[in-house]
Amino acid sequence: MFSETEQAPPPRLTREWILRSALRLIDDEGAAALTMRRLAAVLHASPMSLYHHVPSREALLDGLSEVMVAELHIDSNQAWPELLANFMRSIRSVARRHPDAFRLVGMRPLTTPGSLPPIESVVGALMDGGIEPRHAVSTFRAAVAYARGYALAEIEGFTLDPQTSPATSPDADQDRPALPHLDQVLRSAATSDQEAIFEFGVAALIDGLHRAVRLGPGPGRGS
Amino acid sequence: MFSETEQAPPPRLTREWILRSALRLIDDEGAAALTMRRLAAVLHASPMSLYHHVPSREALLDGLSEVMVAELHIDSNQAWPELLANFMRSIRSVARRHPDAFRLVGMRPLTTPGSLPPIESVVGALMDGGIEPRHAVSTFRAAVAYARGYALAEIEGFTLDPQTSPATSPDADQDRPALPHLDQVLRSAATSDQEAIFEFGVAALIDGLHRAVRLGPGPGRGS
DNA sequence: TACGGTACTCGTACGTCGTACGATGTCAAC
DNA sequence: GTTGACATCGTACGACGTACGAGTACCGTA
Repeated sequence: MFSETEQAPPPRLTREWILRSALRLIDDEGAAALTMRRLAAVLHASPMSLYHHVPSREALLDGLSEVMVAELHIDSNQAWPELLANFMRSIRSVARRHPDAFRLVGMRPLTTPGSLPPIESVVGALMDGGIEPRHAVSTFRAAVAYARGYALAEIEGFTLDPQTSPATSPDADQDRPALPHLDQVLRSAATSDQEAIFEFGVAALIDGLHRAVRLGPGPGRGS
Repeated sequence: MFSETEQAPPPRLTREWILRSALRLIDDEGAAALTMRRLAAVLHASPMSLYHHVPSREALLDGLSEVMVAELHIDSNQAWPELLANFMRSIRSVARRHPDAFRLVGMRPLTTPGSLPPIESVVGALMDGGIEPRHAVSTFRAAVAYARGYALAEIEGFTLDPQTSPATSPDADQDRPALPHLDQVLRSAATSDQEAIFEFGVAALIDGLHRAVRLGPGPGRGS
């Protein structure tokens, strides 16, 4: 059929395809596995071939954030508070779907133009909902900040994780734990789940934002 | 005095000292400069000498987050809403002081026991303020999530940065910009500063949390 | 049919990274 | 003086990102 060195380039190397494969590679084998060589191997190509579609490894990572942004789900047919809440849930959802990639990429700017349309639609909804432009940026940023921060913390494993926290174990012989509040808090937190804690913050933030844009004087300290 | 290969080990190599130097190195020369070799050079030591105090480069990064946590400033003599607000400001402040390090380290778990006391004191303030234990975790996490997320976004440069945003430039010949809402929003946002936008979110979040812990039924969706 | 150019692929090689391994040096206790 | 623990270091290995230039396939034009 084929000579041993030959292989038709059936899924012809493509920026799009490279990015998708990179994401899959990370999902399957962890962040450390994302190497130009490993990635090339997965694609049955030479490492250097990738460089005709992606200028550098750094650019590849930027591209990764692009495809993750594309996975965000935004339903514009909602009042802005619910839309914003769903937007935050969507961010967390993407993070949980691609934890290692989110970590790699969650802390780098979204500079690619492809990431703007989703933002536009969210900000648009805010303004259509009657929020003034200057409040819209603040509101949007607050939502993204909370969602990103929470997702990152969740991925890493919370410091305050009832299951694994060292706060309950070390040197707390029996009574009089070294960190009494944490001890008590973690005991009670063990019964409530991650979902609920995330939603607690979502609700609180949206509630606060709702009141702020309704009566706030400026993007600064109200009152 | 000294043979040319000799050098007295005056600031004897120490985990503490290594971590401090690593942080300084990153602050001065960027994240890419943090190499076992470069770091060793700064310390006038051999790369391998570091490994007697730090098991690996990964562990060194974990240690870095430890020293950054130590820089958090917490004033316990305040009502919890103001304390929490100041805690968030402190997180952002550390991030701005060590942007590259925060980026490197901001997305990895705080698993070292040294990071617990600060948390204990914040959570303690929440509970002393009358917040129920299960609400305390949620409240704490929400605050950290927002502050971390905001600080990260700020470090990277916001996607929605009035100065540099591509939203106002590309293909928007003159009128009818491709992304009308963003265009409008960025124009007006140019007048408000970063400080104010951060504080807007802080105020909104704290306000929302305040109301949630006051009347919320559980850590979940409160009606 | 021939040809020139463009787009893509690849092999080789360089410098740098993290770090395993074992030798060397230093010093306190006996 | 001898011993042993501990800290330091020199060397070396494999893997990394990627610069460079040589191939190879394909296309429009003559």
